[in-house]
Amino acid sequence: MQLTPTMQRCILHWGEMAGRWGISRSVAQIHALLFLSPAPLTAEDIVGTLEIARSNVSVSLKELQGWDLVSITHVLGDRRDYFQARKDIWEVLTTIVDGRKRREIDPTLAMLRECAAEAKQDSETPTEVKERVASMLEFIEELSGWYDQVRAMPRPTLLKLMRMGSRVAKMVS
Amino acid sequence: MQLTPTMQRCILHWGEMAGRWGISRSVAQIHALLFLSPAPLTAEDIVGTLEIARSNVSVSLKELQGWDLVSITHVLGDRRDYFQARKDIWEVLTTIVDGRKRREIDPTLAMLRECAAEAKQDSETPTEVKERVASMLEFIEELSGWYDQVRAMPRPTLLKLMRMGSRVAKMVS
DNA sequence: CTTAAATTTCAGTAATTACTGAAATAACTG
DNA sequence: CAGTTATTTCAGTAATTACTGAAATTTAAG
Repeated sequence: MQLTPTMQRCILHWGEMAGRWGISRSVAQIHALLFLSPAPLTAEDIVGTLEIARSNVSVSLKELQGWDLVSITHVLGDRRDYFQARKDIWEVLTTIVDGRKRREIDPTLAMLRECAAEAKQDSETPTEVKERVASMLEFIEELSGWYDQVRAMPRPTLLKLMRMGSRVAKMVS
Repeated sequence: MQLTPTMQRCILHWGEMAGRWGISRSVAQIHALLFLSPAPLTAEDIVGTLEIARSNVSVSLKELQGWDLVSITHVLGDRRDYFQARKDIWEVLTTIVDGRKRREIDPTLAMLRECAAEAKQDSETPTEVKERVASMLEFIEELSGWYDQVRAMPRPTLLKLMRMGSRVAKMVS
């Protein structure tokens, strides 16, 4: 897997963005490489292309599989694992958002629910603070519920709605 | 500013989430504290409450101001700066998303545009890769444009639309 | 079952990022 | 303007996170 300058640029940029979103550079680079690659790659291919340690590739691939962004395939007569990334960009996005919702939003919601419950028999926390916790909880719950509904729509519907842009507002005005 | 257990829990949780989104713990904790706090706080108040170095508070506050999430106020007869966070949760969210779009999405779009242009007089990059770059560019541009339109809607409209959930789909079906 | 290839684990280390504290600067007061 | 308080800067260090390489494990072929 020889990288052309264009591919290299995409992969490096992806790696740089990773840090800003709390993702390790290797994971992001491997994901970018597999996303661009026309064919599935072996772990060794990745080592050769990105020049990172074999063990790092192994761990990063496991993480990408944990995110459900990468899967394993096999080639007849070859016992090595071949890795491929989801290619449908829309799916890539929803998969990532679903994952972050589950790993970060849901636990935060749980925490806020507990805090809100706790706040009821808690006389020391100022009323204003309690209200803010409550409104935060309500807000995230509402957004979360909205996301679940949108997520369940058939994609063509969603696409049409998206392409309407702000014209959907005519419905409610 | 004495923290009650409930407040402490919120602040600590916020700090823990921060790392996963590429934000430093101190910045997140300070933001959480100011968000919860009924009244504006001085830098020293924050030092006392969160037990972090004065200099760290200073730098973190600058960052939060850079994100437009925190602003300075003053108290008559007191020359210290008092800091307050945006309290409207909806605004907090849009401010953060706007910021991340500007800092991360826009540069990525620029990179993709350049790659797509570059790809035209580039014979070595495989056609499939070029297509993937192009489709990615198109996808992010579309999403980005959609966000701008939604962002420009009046908030009551947006709220109504949101509360309709998947019922908006009736428009296009 | 033995051997070899592929993969994973994990302790140690490197790289990065976050934080501190001392010193400098800025902003005000009398 | 000298003195005081508030704030910022930044070099050094601590803490965290990412990565490597050697060893162990798994998997399959002969």
